[in-house]
Amino acid sequence: MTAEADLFRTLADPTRRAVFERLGEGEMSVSDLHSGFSVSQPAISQHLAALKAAGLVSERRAGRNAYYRLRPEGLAPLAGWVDRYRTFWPERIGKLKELLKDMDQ
Amino acid sequence: MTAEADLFRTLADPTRRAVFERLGEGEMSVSDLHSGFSVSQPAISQHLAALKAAGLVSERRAGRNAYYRLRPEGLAPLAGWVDRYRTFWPERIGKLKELLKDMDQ
DNA sequence: CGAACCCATAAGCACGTACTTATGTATCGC
DNA sequence: GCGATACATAAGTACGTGCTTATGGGTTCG
Repeated sequence: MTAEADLFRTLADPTRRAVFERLGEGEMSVSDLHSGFSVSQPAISQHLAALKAAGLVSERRAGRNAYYRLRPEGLAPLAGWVDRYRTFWPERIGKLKELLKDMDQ
Repeated sequence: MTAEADLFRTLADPTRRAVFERLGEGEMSVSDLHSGFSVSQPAISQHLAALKAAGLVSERRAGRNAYYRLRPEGLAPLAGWVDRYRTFWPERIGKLKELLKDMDQ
């Protein structure tokens, strides 16, 4: 119920959403993640903490490094929310169907 | 590109998202919408203006009334963003497939 | 014509929050 | 062991924004 709320609030910030998107490339340490962003390292850590609290990211410690990994299943409540409105909206369904067909092969 | 950003920012506020969801019941005037919310009428108007600017809602004027209607296609960029991560995420695909099958009949 | 209603805009305020710098805690290399 | 590196937390600040009350423009009805 409040899961969508947390997800919307967490992903609303552009920088934090960019961090999430960047993790789509694969597991990454904080410093790896930090390079390429114009904000400070603590800012990155704070965004990662928020993403983790929202279930969008998982953490793995190894020595002095902390590796973060995408957790796409965390998007499920958000996806469910969007799907409720997708039924209004036939044209886009077709494209999704194509996507699913491709994935079946 | 910035379309998702606007959608995330617009839908991040719980009250505004509740207004959007309530419009799922069908076209409604501002005062109809206002009843049932604990915020003032100007607050509702401000949320509607934001939703309209994001393309999530359309307006129809009739005399002294303003009727607002859901525009689910406005969610397309957000849905597209979510879909990019849905591919990571096989179990949920199955349910979607069922939904599509039901809709084919 | 005037009063009541519908809705939007203006102005001001209060609060959340994303950032910064500063500091703390481990861990690695020499 | 010591300095350097990796990351997290603390504290403080600045800014966006969602709310309020006040007001204005426009429409309907008596």
